[in-house]
Amino acid sequence: MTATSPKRVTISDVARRAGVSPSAVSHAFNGRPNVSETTAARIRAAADELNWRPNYASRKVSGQGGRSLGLVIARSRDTFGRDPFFMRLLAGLTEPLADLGWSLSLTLVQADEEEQVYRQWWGEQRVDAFLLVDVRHDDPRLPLVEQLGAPAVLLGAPVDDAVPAVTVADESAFATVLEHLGGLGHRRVARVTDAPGLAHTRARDQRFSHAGAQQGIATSFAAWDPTADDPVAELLARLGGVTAIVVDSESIAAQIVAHAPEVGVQVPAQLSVVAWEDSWVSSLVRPRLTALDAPVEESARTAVALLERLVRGEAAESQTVSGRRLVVRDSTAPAPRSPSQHHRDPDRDSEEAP
Amino acid sequence: MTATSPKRVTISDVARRAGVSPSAVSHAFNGRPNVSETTAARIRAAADELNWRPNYASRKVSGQGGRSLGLVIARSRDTFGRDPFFMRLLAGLTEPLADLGWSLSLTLVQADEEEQVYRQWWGEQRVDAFLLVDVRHDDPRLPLVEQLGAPAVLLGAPVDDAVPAVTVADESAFATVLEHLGGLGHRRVARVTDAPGLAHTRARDQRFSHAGAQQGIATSFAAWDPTADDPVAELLARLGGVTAIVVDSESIAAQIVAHAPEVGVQVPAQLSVVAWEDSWVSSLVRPRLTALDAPVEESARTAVALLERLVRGEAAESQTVSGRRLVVRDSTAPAPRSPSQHHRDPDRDSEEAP
DNA sequence: TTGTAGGCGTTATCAC
DNA sequence: GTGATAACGCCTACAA
Repeated sequence: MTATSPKRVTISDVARRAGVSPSAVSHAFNGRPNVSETTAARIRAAADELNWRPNYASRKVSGQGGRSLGLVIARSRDTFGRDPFFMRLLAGLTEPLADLGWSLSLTLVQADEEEQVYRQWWGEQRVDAFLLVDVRHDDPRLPLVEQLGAPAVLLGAPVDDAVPAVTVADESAFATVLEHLGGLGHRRVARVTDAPGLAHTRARDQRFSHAGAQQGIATSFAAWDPTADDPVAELLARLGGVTAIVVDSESIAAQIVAHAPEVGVQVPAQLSVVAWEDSWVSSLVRPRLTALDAPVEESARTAVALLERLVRGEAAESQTVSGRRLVVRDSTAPAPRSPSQHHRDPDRDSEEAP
Repeated sequence: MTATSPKRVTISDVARRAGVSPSAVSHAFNGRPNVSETTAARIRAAADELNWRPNYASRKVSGQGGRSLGLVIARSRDTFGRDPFFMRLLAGLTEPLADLGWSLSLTLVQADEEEQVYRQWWGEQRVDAFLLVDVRHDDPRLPLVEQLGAPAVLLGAPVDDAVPAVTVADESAFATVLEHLGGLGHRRVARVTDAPGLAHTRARDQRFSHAGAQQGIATSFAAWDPTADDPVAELLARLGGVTAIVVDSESIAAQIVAHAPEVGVQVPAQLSVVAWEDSWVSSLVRPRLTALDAPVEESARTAVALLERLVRGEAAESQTVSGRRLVVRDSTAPAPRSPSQHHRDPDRDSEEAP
């Protein structure tokens, strides 16, 4: 019944109730050794009774900053919404942040407003650090956060020494995939990508080619074209003699296995499909997707730890988390005997490896 | 190269650069009529050059609060992650919030920490309002936000006069669904629910029964048991002579249509399935789900508008948004001739009614 | 161990 | 139309 509506309770109220000075309360709540345990207990009791907690804004004003992480996602509602990775990321960030007493400020922006939002949030001191996702080649956000002096960590391959990265160890991922596919008799495998601008794309392309070369598997590339009338049909038509694909996005892989039979391609009988990234969606579609699971939650936890260090002014080095693993389900099977493709003539739209 | 690192630029710096007093800058930035247009322009220019924006924490301290919405979701990572509704909600909140200059503070908590987080965020004045989702029967958060004096809006059916609700108009939803199913010859329909504690469950149950009674369709209820070895098989076995189900969760509906054939039930030939809520997932699974799309983005926008009013101290009334509509896809089809459940004649392609 | 004074960056008040 | 001055709530010296 303590009506808190008229006036919010402040540190002085707590001090008065505990019979001490405001600074004593501050000391007690900041773990300073300047206050006896007995008075500290009395102070905590008073604060509890009054339901008081140090005002977040006030402590920031007085220099005790650093409790809010900004996550700015430059995606359309649609491409955000259909990427289960983000759900895992958000859920994964939340726990380590809570452990630190941080909160997460989230927003979606259009690409052309992106820098503006970083500037604004940092300028307003609304956030104390940024987590960068979907890092593109020559991403303007890297020089930007440096210029602003904002602590930042990126998810993905390291790009710039000034911005530490949390990377999922991928060196052997393609080797594992191609080993799996090779063992099933596949000799021509394509990598399907959708977002060519992303910074990690090139590195992955190279690793893919490299792993193929090592295992005697011919590798090629195909771009997903979301603007096509029927992107799946369009993609499949371009595949040439390829008998297996590794798709850089789980939701695209899911669309492919769901729709392929309807355009005359049986998965996995005629075409094997592997998804890069895993989530509940992979076990939802039929055939269930063979997928490369990534330790998203651990990446999130690592990123938060790095960020926290940066905010405290310590140096932070890029980190690698391992744990990517191939989850074999039903979308991969032995290669078809005849390498002839699916009711379509050879196409040379798919380029060879660099 | 303007090294902002050593000292952050303040309103005084801007004032000095523009040759005015700090208060003039404040006035200019808060749209007060106390400053001439020419000086205002000069001030804005100076602020831009210095890349300055009013410090969020400072303005809160000086009473200009109200720019952060708290969203506390009491779900496990898993049940959060596999509910596409949340992606739509987050994406939908983001835009109207940005228009207002608000940000969104998001966290996931375990049920037993829930109230604690509300207390903490409000006590710290980290957020200025709450959006309540997954409102349960006798939800402790309602008295809590009232006691705290925190502005709050809930998504779902109105529960308490003190907390305005944004409700999706559902009166005719079941009528529409049952009309569709009735037109296909279904005479026994069950409603499948998973979270019995949610506040809207009971109201929906009643509407479902009512709509069934009006249309001469026998209605029943079945609970989804996620702890079963095979929840889908277990559910289907319990269905009796039912030929169609309306599932209260899209992801469960998706699981059902994906898995049913594997336990001997053909969808839609033997069983029609309608999902309550719609997203990209509904068109991903095969057969594609017939679903009741809800105007999530509009709900989000409405909730934000209500919240903004509450924070300004104005009264806000519960609002209803309409636009729930039946999207007929492939998971509903004519009822099987014999009401005996599983095992009947070949498929018939989907058709729709209204 | 405790209290006092000053400052953080902004806004509101009220003279000028 | 403009500019001092006093809050706002907290934290950090420093003094008692």
